Amino acid sequence: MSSPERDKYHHGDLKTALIKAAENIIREEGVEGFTLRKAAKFAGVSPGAPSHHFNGTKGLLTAVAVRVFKRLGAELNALPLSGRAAQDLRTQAFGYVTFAANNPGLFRLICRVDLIDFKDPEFIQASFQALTQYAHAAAAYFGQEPPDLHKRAFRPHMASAMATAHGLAHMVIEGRPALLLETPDPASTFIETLLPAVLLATWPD
Amino acid sequence: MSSPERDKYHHGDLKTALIKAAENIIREEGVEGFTLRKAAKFAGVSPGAPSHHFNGTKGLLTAVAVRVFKRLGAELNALPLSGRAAQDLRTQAFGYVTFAANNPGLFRLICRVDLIDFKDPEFIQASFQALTQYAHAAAAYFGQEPPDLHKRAFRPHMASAMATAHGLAHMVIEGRPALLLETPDPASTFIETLLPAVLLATWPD
DNA sequence: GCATCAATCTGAACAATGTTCACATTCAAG
DNA sequence: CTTGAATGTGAACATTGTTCAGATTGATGC
Repeated sequence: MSSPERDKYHHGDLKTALIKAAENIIREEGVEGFTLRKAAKFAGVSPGAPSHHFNGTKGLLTAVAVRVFKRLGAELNALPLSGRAAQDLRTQAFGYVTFAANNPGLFRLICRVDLIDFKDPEFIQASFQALTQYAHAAAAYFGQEPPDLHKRAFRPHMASAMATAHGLAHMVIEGRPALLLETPDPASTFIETLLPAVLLATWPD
Repeated sequence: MSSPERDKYHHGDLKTALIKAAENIIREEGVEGFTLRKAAKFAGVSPGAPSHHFNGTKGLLTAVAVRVFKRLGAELNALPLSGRAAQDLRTQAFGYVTFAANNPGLFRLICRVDLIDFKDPEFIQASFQALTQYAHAAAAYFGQEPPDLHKRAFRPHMASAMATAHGLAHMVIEGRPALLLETPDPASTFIETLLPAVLLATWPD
């Protein structure tokens, strides 16, 4: 909300300040509410300053996306393991969709090919890293070897399992539940009451 | 490609001309390449003209989205029915993902909450209509009543089946296969060789 | 201490975009 | 015809991303 006033001419750590500013803006106003100038003003800096730290808007947003993927990965890693494969896969999927629902703007960002440099090595690394736990859970459920994502294998069951969670996440942030559920808060209603049933139907014990 | 020159002061049918222009631009340059001014120039008209026919950029893009959903629905309706539920559901899902792969720009458009008026009745109607065939195929596969989309029921198996296709479509247009497949044309490779296996694994006979 | 050079930031450009508005042109109904 | 509504023009205006010459500072070598 407040533009922190600066005493020194140099900022000190403008790079991370811009990333955090961008993340806050996207969290509060969505990707479409983000502008580079806004992030600069938020960091208390002139419009031209960011260009010294990022390769344009795309560079900054790519850095934000890396952060988002890392947090997503951390959240999925922190989910409890029951030892039962079906339960664990459902837990991972629930976590994935919940993350999207709780961070709609940021989740939209990491899917926007036009806003992000999808060839950035850090981004690729982070996006893979975020899904390792999910991939392991899916592999366990289908009785397959845990995939080495660096070998770039694409097993049918795995792809399907990823797609279902990814599709549910997109449906939620695209507001599709609002088209089906006539409730005050369609997204959270979907998450709390319907999503568990959907996941149970998809991957029964 | 060419801006059609106009002899008369009035265009005649600027509204549909703008819709078609926008669709062409999005098809060739993606949603991010679209600008309202470009569509106006394409229709051979001044930048202020579109405002007499659409409620801003969002209005025009919503109209385009309606067209896209209608075509998607038509394509899914035209798919052959084998009588075998599993086969038919796979066919529908294949058609859905293929549509996204063949029309990446337009598919991205119909998922962009920020660019489209999701409350527009025509849009809602078209988006439902497009998925009736898919919903019927899914209902048949799971041995359920074909859902009345206007009653806004949300059955777990149905939601899961929609999500899987939707998720696969998003993965394709987000270029995720390119992260996994080191082939010259990852999208079409995925569609042609891997997608059938994924669908078969998801909904076996 | 101090000189020098790279890093960092400013502020003013610039082109492009969506939108609005006064005005021009045309259509269509009485 | 004539009169009002519909449609199109073109010039605004604010905003945006980006660039760039110059200002300021930090760091390194002496």
